[in-house]
Amino acid sequence: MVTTIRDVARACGVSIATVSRALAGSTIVAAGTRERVRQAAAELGYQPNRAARQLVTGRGQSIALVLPDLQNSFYSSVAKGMQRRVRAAGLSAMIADTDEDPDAEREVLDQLSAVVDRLILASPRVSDGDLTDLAQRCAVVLINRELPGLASVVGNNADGIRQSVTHLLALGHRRIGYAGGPSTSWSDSRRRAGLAALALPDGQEIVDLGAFRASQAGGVAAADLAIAAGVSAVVAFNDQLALGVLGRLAERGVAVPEAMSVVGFDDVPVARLLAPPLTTVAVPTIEIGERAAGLLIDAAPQDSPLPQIVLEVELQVRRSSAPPPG
Amino acid sequence: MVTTIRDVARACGVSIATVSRALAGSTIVAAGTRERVRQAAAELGYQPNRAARQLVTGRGQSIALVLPDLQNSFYSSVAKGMQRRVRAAGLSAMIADTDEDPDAEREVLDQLSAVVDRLILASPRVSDGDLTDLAQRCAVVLINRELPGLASVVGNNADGIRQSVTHLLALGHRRIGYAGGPSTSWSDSRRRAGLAALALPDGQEIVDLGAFRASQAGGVAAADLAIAAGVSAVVAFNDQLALGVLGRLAERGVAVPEAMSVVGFDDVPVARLLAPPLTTVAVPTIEIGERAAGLLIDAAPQDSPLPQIVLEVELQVRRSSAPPPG
DNA sequence: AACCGCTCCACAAACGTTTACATCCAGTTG
DNA sequence: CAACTGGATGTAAACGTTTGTGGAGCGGTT
Repeated sequence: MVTTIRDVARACGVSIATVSRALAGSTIVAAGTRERVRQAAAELGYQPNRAARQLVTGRGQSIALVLPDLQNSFYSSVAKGMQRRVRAAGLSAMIADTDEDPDAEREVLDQLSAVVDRLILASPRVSDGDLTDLAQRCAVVLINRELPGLASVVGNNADGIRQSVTHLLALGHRRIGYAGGPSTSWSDSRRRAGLAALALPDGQEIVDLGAFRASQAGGVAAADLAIAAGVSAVVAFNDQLALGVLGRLAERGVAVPEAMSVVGFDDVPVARLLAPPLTTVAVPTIEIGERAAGLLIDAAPQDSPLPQIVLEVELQVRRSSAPPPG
Repeated sequence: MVTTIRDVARACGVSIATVSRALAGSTIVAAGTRERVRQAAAELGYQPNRAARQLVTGRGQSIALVLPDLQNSFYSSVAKGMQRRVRAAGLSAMIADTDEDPDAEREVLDQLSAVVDRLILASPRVSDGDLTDLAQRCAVVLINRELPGLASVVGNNADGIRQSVTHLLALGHRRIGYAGGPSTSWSDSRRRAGLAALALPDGQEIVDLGAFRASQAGGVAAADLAIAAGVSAVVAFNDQLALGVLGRLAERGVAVPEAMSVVGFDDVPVARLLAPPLTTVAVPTIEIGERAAGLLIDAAPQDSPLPQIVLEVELQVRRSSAPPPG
């Protein structure tokens, strides 16, 4: 039999109410009693029953993270940071993978919002409307997306793109291709906005290679388009895409970085292991997860402005970028 | 206000007990009533409160997975499979990352075993004793470890090693180095056992390069030892280690596969993206996660023999292995 | 001596379910 | 016709906690 609050109460001759309050650290119970109760609880190995607690408080003991793909190391890092922070707060972390499928995401959201009252959504695919609906029922924090009225944590997309392009321009590139992510991606739209905001000197231009799935397969298509467009450098929406670009360029005999420079985004762990190591924008993924969880744990007072956190990113120059040929 | 079982009961003029039974599909309630209740519940958007249910049934609604590192794609794949299966069963998946730290693992286990009654442990570091203790309190399934009396799901380690070595021998290698994993690793001990069981023809030998942390850093050390030992091929404990070996060999100007062959284990997604693509043993990671969860969901009758599932693995020959020089 | 105010604690209600047991009614049997 | 049977439903207890309300004890003031 597992020890309940009643056992603790009996053990130190007080009522269960006192035990509850003592363990909660309420100052209303005398310091001596509090200590005595703590002692007894520790000795008996008492663990409060979460279900019972949740039933009465209404507040859940877990925070859920919904992400499109655990195999993508961007998201697994976010998950790592998130669960670390959540666990440190004595709560439990739930994680759901939607397999990049918007329908699956809907379903997961329905299911999860009934179980959990605090949700972190990484790169949600659902509509703004569904999102605000959801926020009625749960506390929600968005990752990689911003929406007025909702808390969010994102990397500084525009600045990351600016760093990439500036780097390439400095190397002497004049025609740079942008291999975009899915058109539904909020991050992609921000990165495009960043591109548009850049004041390019005369004779230098950014070529839009199109929108691609953020996968290696997408990168293959992008690489061919880059060659056809005659650019000397490609800025990819993210590292996954860049990986595909790199692979395809190798296949087609285009030397990187001699004939073509490639820059990614995210700095997934593999990026530095590739041949050549990938120049890419480092995003503090673990910190994103931690901050998102933090927002839900240190529950802000109701009417305070919802935090929209933007974390700074930093270009990691490696060997996949170099001056253009000639 | 969220709709409770009482609302449903009122809506169709029955008692809450009937609603509970109807929704559970109990045949004791008349088919007509059952349908009427279902209808009403659906219309009202009724979602049973899990905390309340858990409180009375004692059975938890979630299954937890404990793993050493979410950033390692072996584990994130296992997590993917696990949570997929768990969610399909209408339960929720919790995931905890121990950062490869045995102390953290202990702590996590303590914490989690109080919250959850079904646990999946991937590559647990804790002692056999602690593990059997834990199994008293929770249903436990082990991944990458076997223990008499506990359910487990593992890849066929010995056979994977056999495939690797056979492949290298067939290519003509005569001195092959084994870069082992941590000595506390159950998988490593199985792989070593697999090595020992191999009947090597005369003039061919396996050199034990030692035990290394399953990280890139470990691989660096292993690579230097391999060169010193004069082997023409290295079989690494896993892909992480192989990555380090590959990197270090490149640094030291040893051409792979011309001067040295390298074989990994796990077939993480990056393996095929490396230069050269890594020959490695493919382990069905997602399936491992699914099967482990399945064992806990399709709860076997108490006294049936505990399943110890061994999944087959398959060598993927890529470009990092080739005939030895000369 | 009566009263007040304070601190510390106990009592009991509530949270939303599941489930053992009681009840009721209609139909069947002796 | 009374007693019984058994299927369908209702009643109420229990799960382990949190928390509002009230009361005991006590030192100090009038």
